Amino acid sequence: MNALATQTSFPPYSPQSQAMAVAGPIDIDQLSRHVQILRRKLAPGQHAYRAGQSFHAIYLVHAGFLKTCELSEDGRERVTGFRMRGDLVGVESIGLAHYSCDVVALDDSEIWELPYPPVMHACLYMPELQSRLTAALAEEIRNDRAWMLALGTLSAEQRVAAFLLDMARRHLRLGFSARHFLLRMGRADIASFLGLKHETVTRALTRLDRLQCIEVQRREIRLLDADGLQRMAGQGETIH
Amino acid sequence: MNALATQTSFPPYSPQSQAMAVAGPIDIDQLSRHVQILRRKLAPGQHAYRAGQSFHAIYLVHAGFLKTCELSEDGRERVTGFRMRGDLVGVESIGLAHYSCDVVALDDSEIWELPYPPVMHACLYMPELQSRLTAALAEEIRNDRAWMLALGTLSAEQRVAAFLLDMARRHLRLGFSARHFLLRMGRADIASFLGLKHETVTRALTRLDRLQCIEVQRREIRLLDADGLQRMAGQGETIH
DNA sequence: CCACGCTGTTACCGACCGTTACACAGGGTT
DNA sequence: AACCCTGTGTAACGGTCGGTAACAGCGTGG
Repeated sequence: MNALATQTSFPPYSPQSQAMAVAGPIDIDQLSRHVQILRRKLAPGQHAYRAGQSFHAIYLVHAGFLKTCELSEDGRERVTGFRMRGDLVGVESIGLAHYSCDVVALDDSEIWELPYPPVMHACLYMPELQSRLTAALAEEIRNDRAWMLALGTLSAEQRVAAFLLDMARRHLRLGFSARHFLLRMGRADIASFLGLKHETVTRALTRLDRLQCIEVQRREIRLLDADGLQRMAGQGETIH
Repeated sequence: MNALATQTSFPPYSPQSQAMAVAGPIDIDQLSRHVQILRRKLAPGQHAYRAGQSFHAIYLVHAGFLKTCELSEDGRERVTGFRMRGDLVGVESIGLAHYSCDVVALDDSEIWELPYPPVMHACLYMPELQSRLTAALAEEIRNDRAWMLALGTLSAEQRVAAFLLDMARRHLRLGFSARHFLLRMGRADIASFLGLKHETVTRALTRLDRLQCIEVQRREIRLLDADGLQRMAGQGETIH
């Protein structure tokens, strides 16, 4: 367990961002003295957990890329979010006996298993931990609400633009280029997340390409005119 | 402060429900020994708080009916939820210096102000409190996600059906009739919440009326065929 | 009493996006 | 190579929902 990264191994996180990623500041070294942290590796397609499995841990994404899927009894399904390094996964199931959704790796990933309730017990020894966890939960809510606003008020093309900007911001926060990145998910997953059909996503992407806002080649994205995208998505600030 | 209701003054809550209302089990009597709880009354149209005001408290809805609104810089707006007795309000802003959304009373309401961070401090003396708060936050996330699924996969008419069923369930949980109730919000608010236009909501309601599923007269709703609504909304279980 | 405003209802038209279909590219397997 | 399978791109068509407008119901206040 000595290979566990300390807090300083994480790139800096900006607090005003919408994506979750509040878990970064958690002092994993110290936490690992109180709870047994298991490292799990996942291949693309593998589940971190499925809806219905007994809830026993939350997870910190250490590497890779995952999606969370909400399911209904009658077979409807929807991607509710994408998770990358620094994001917490599984918090939505706290208070339940069983996980309430599916989490699937879209790429080779590594997630750190934080057993629950032991993590909550560790709050007694790490006063910071509780407020960090609570703040992470609250940020998750804000994140979901921000997307609800977007999905309810933006057109298909605007949603795709907003989605690309969100991806760009999150890549940037992890120290990668915001101008040029690879989508780790297929059109169908993007469409599901945005409440669209995959053909519509394709159309929007090719149109944004024709408008010289971006350059698309399958999953490779290049942002040519981030400001144009911002205006299109109806958001004020610019990514740097 | 002696008029503060104790835990037993709340109607029973069913844990498997999707609406928030986890706050019920909080022992307000005991909590009021540790933090100063202020009772605020609101008239219809009054704000509990607005986005941008400094964050200093979360609220427990004691009576009435409120809506939470998400705003964007460019003026878009969306109702993200409706709150009634037993619901917690303001938790989405935990960890921020300022509230992130608007909360508006739709009816004469009374909300109990729980100052923050003092409430978190009180967790030291009330070990139950922390897990209850965390569970409430988690349930809020699940609630949002369940609606994301619905809004992304259901047609306009199905969404309206699902909305009515949700209202019915929540009325029932508070001890009111699930078969016959009054909507406290206008068509525009329902539409905003469901990602539709108010005319579309109207059309859906009149169609459900013609199908004999419900009886509508302005804001008065009578459920004639709850099972039919369930099937229409693609949900399994029945409300009793 | 009527004027006025707000909310809700209905109709018509048009646009956006879903539906369907098919072609093509890439990766893996035999 | 040839094959499949999945993911992606493109196009034609149609339905659902949005846009706009006019009207009705209800409460308020002059």
